[in-house]
Amino acid sequence: MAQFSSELDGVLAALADPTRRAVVRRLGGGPMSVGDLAREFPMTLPSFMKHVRTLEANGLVRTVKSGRVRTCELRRGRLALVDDWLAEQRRVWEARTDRLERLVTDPKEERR
Amino acid sequence: MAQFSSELDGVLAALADPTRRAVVRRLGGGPMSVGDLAREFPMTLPSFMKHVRTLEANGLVRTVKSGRVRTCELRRGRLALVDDWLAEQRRVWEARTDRLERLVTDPKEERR
DNA sequence: CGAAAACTGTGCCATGAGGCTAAGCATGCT
DNA sequence: AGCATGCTTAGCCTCATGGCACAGTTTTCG
Repeated sequence: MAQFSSELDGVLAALADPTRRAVVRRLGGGPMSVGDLAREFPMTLPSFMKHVRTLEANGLVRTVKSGRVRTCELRRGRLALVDDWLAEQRRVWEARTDRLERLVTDPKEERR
Repeated sequence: MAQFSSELDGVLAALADPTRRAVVRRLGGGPMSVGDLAREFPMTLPSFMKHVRTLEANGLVRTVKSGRVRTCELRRGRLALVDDWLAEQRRVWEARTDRLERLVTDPKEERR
């Protein structure tokens, strides 16, 4: 995956895949083994495992192996990164509408 | 871009790139021409244009050409798709904690 | 012990993303 | 008209992604 300029890159890229989003959703209901998860998707286990690894590499999921079973658990906190970015965008946008507001109510306020 | 199983795929993929996120952020402050935007990024115009097209293809930006200048404008509403998905995740997770709650307060409630 | 279960590792392939250069328009300015 | 500006198009390159098959490895169970 090259290397991300920010963690958000990886998190968003990880979520930009329907299989991986489905896994996140499924794990929202509680931990599950790789095998149980995989059974719900139309692809081979090795292919599926790559998705799990991607999610793990980007901190969206934690996995532990006990015996021959690897269990996956959602790391909800990670989604906050996305939330935060969205919130920032909203702030940027609001700062702008504020400027427009001021411009309308008091035209000479404009600068730059 | 193959074809996305859901619009979210495309939107998230589009946002999973620092250049494109920066463009979105920049446009949060108001519309700008492709040229003005491009000047802020260390890449050639054709490369940059691809990013703009990607954003446009996924509905995050609207562009109009007037004369020889193409102006880009943010389509804020599109980010709601991401918001909605996050909200759904939260719902899934909360449904689960509710089940756990009930289990603790009234153990015989458990089913499946 | 021997076989089944549940991953894991390796290697291969096709596609697409993100960059670049080099031309090629269309528009605007003088 | 002639030149500069501002995108566009085309073609090419490299690397990452998402799949696959097939061959291990480690546990677990009878």
